[in-house]
Amino acid sequence: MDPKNSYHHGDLKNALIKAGVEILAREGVGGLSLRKVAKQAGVSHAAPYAHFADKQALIAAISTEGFKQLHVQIEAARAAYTGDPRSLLVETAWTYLQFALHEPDRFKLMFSSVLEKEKDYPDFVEISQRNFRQLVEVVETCQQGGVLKAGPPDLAAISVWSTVHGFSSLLLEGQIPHTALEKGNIKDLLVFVLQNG
Amino acid sequence: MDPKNSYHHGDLKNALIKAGVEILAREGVGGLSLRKVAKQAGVSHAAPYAHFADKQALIAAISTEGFKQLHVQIEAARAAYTGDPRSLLVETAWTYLQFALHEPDRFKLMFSSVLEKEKDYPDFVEISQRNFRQLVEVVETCQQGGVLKAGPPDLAAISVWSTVHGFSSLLLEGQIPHTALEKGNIKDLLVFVLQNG
DNA sequence: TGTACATCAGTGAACGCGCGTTCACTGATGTAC
DNA sequence: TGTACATCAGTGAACGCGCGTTCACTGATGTAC
Repeated sequence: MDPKNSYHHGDLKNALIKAGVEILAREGVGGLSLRKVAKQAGVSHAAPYAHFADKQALIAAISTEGFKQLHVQIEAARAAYTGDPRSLLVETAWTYLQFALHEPDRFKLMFSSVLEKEKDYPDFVEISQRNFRQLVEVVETCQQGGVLKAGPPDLAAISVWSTVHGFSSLLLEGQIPHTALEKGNIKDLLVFVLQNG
Repeated sequence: MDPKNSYHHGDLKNALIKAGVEILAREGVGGLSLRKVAKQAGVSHAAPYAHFADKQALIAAISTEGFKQLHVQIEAARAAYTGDPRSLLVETAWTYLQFALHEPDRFKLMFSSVLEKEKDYPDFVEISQRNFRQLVEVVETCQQGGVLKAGPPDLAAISVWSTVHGFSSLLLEGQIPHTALEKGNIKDLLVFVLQNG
């Protein structure tokens, strides 16, 4: 009954997503191919087509999964810091940055339009919107707590997101000069960036 | 004597860079291949090897060129707004954003570690550092003018850069909700994001 | 001014590779009776 | 409980493609004499 040894896999769809994440971690966005993913999942290279229409569909699933995980992680941060808006802001940002640092190439995949026709993947669109709403809620809490200026919450969210996303991206791409990185740890730098935008 | 018709091109190196920029604009980062670049430049597909060691070297040159252009454009903004630090900050950011919007895929190429071994391309490293120094100078001017908080200029520069780069990236990747974009023009949104980070 | 020759920037054929995708197939599973 | 059969998730061979890179070559250029 071991699914690994049976002809039918049992949960190949999720196994392929997981395999994709592993390939991304090991070989980066450029190394992500359907054939490698299939191999990593221990299955013939045509097998994915039983579960995904094409490569784009798998990419959409990998991204969607990533957004879900990020949502869960940020939700955890929200739960841990209710009533402390200052920490809530910092920890939300820190969660985002950690996600980027921990899975750099999935992060790039999620935000780098490797997925060409987002509109074709309603799950992807929905989870994207859900994550943005989550951020808006965090920002509203911070505004009410006096940690962020008052103003349209969606625009304030874009503002915070821009800063955190930009910092994460630049860090990932090795653009932040090492002279700056040597001045302290990354979280402190994030906090500085966040309050100084 | 028309270089286009002669066996020897005359300035193929620059023509290849230009062709690369055109391919990027037309087909994006994924469509950039040495063979297409050669074709676009009207030359056989092996010709580039007389001027570039490999594909990475051409990519490095295309990026380096982009950084140079961005530097020039920002320098122009600096010249136009000396003595007006508020406008200097906004216009520097706007110049950066316009560059990203005007040549989205070159922008991605420049900041997306498609270039794997930056260290091998001293010109690239140098121009990167020069652009960062330029930003630090702008930020210092803004600090002295009271437009940005006092503090270590390099860290303040990272802060501003993160915000502007993040906003540019999110916009390019289609991540900014259209509900926010409909509220006004992009430059106004940039200004908001900048003063609200 | 004319000629021999070295240099160098191009050409075009060829290489091996990994890719996405299709297709006829086969083995396992589950359901009807 | 046993059997026939439809369904479905896999297999493996095959397709055509574009890619980066190499190589022996050739045409143009410039320099020495």
